[in-house]
Amino acid sequence: MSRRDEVIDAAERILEAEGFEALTMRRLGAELSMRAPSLYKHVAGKPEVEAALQERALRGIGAALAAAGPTLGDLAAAYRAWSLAHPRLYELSTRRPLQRDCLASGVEAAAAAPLLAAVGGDQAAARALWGLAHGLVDLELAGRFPPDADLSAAWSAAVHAFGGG
Amino acid sequence: MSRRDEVIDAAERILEAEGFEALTMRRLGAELSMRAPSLYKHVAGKPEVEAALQERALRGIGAALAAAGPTLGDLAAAYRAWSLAHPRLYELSTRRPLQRDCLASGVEAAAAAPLLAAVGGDQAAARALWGLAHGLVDLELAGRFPPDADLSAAWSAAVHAFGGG
DNA sequence: ACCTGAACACCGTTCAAGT
DNA sequence: ACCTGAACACCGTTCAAGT
Repeated sequence: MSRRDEVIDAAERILEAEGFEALTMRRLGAELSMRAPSLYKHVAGKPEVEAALQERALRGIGAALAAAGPTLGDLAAAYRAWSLAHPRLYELSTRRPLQRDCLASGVEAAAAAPLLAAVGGDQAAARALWGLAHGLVDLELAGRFPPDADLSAAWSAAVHAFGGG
Repeated sequence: MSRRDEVIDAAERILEAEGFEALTMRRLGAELSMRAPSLYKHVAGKPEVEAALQERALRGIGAALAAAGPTLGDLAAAYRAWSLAHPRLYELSTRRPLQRDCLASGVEAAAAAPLLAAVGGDQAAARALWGLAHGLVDLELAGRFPPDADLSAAWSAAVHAFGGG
């Protein structure tokens, strides 16, 4: 494993274990037993670290969707489960623009493919479905639903609206 | 207008005009011709400023939805239009937990009421609808859709799925 | 009551210097 | 090739001091 990969691994650990605010270059250096300036021999800067984490999130959620069952309900459950299992990584990957030039080709399309297939290849419907899944996850992660909200019921209503069981 | 309200006004101006990263206590003080430490005589700290901006966003989007036509398509268009007109305020208000104890009572419910009415009072359906609108807006604001994506088509598909015209 | 300068413990990043 | 300490221009916040 390259030293760069170790940096990204450490960043992911810190992000999920301690939150976004804890992911500083000094903290990241300490995790690898070096000083912050040394990190710049392995990555260009913090934006590159974040872009690499975005790519990991895209691969992770893509793999989770590809492994899910074929129904809309299965896909929705897989999307929600992955996001709740990697909440900070999910937020990091969706709340800023994709650095598409830093992204291995095909990763973005691969992540979207299972949703697209589930709606028969209709791009507009796939984007609506993505918006729905993302919106419900994002509001849940942000703590924007009332504490007593029945989110399972909301997901059921969502899947039902899109013609799922 | 109280000095506190002037602080929140200035914060909103800076946020929308220069972005989230520009909203610092030093920049905010300069906008009001004072030093950053003086702000602490009017607000408890930056979190209070952000909570006040969250409340403004909630009132703004609630008013926009209340003024919109009755159909799902009208509501969706109003939601998207308000968000795109106040993108940083929208993001600030949805990406962190609501400080409900800092919020005037009824504001959260008032913002949700038009969506709830549009689905006949069904809470689960209203939350699914909110998730859908939020997800599409959030991904658009974050620059996560491909540059050539037809978002009008996605919104149409979304409204159609929920039984709207 | 309101504002100030100085200070504290942080940031990301650069750079000359060491091995 | 890899790491370091010192430094720069920033943060949010506290506090004693001024009017």
